[in-house]
Amino acid sequence: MSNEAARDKFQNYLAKKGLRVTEQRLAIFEAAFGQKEHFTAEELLDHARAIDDSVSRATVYRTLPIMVEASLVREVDIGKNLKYYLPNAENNPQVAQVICMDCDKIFEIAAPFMEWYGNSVSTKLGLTPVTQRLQVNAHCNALKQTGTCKNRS
Amino acid sequence: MSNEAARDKFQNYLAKKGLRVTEQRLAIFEAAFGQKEHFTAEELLDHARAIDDSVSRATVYRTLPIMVEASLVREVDIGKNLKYYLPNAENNPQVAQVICMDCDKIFEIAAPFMEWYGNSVSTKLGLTPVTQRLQVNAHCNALKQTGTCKNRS
DNA sequence: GTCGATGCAAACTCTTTGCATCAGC
DNA sequence: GCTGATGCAAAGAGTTTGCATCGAC
Repeated sequence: MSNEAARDKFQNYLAKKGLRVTEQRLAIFEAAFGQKEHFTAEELLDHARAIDDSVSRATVYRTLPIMVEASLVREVDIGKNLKYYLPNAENNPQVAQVICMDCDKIFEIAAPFMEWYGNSVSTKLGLTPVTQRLQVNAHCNALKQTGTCKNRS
Repeated sequence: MSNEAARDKFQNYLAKKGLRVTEQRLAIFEAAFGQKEHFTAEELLDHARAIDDSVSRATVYRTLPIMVEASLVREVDIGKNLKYYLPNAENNPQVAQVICMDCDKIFEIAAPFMEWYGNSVSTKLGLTPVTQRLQVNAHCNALKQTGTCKNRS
């Protein structure tokens, strides 16, 4: 999905929900889709302010859930009392996060069996899965062997 | 593992690490192993104070990581800016958490394929998995159909 | 007696909220 | 112009920390 298509989707979503298309929301959207890596709410605020310096922290926090709800941004909780976000290019929820504990880089890799697992849960517990999350915390082999982690920032 | 064996393990772990066996740490341990369900730090504080009312919140927060490190307690992050803990009976990390979004009950169910998945990660990314976490957020079928969720507290 | 452990309260981090003002529609 | 959206600052939740005192070894 191109950024233009995503912007359309965002505006349509807002319209459909009776929400207003404001300068700030657009700036936050642009800031989010300018990111290539995972970002935090605070980083998003910085980038959004670079576009429109009237954007406040409160509005970032109020807009993020809307973008998540519209499937434009994916929320990635890695268990650090801090949420990460990722502009949602494809629309594939069957992804695992692999976190390098040495450099804190977050990799996203396919985990297609999660869908099958969800079905198994339904059968066993009488619950219908809504979202699934697989997270792997890992150490870097290269760091252990050569003393450097190529992902270290 | 019986509670007695777990207590021994805790005391041995403390000794091995050069940490002291204090009244407060024992009270916190007992409180944790008196729980059958997942508990929060705050709930643990309440229960520990019922055993020894000199236990402070700070000591609970300082003791929890020790018990986690000793594999006596498992930390369960369900993405709510709030950590849950569970006395660790077996020693099986290949467990998924299924959370009922209607009643907030946390089910723990086996997910043996996670080990295989970890190996696959190693091969693909050059990382060695340390911990894995699979979480499924789900709705209750019974609630939708009959209006009641048998787990609702 | 030494030095780690403790309680207390304050600090900290991330996020949410009340309220007066502002601006889409 | 109505009503939702905003910025600000303060509050909130959960957790961590500095420091003087206490107590396990």
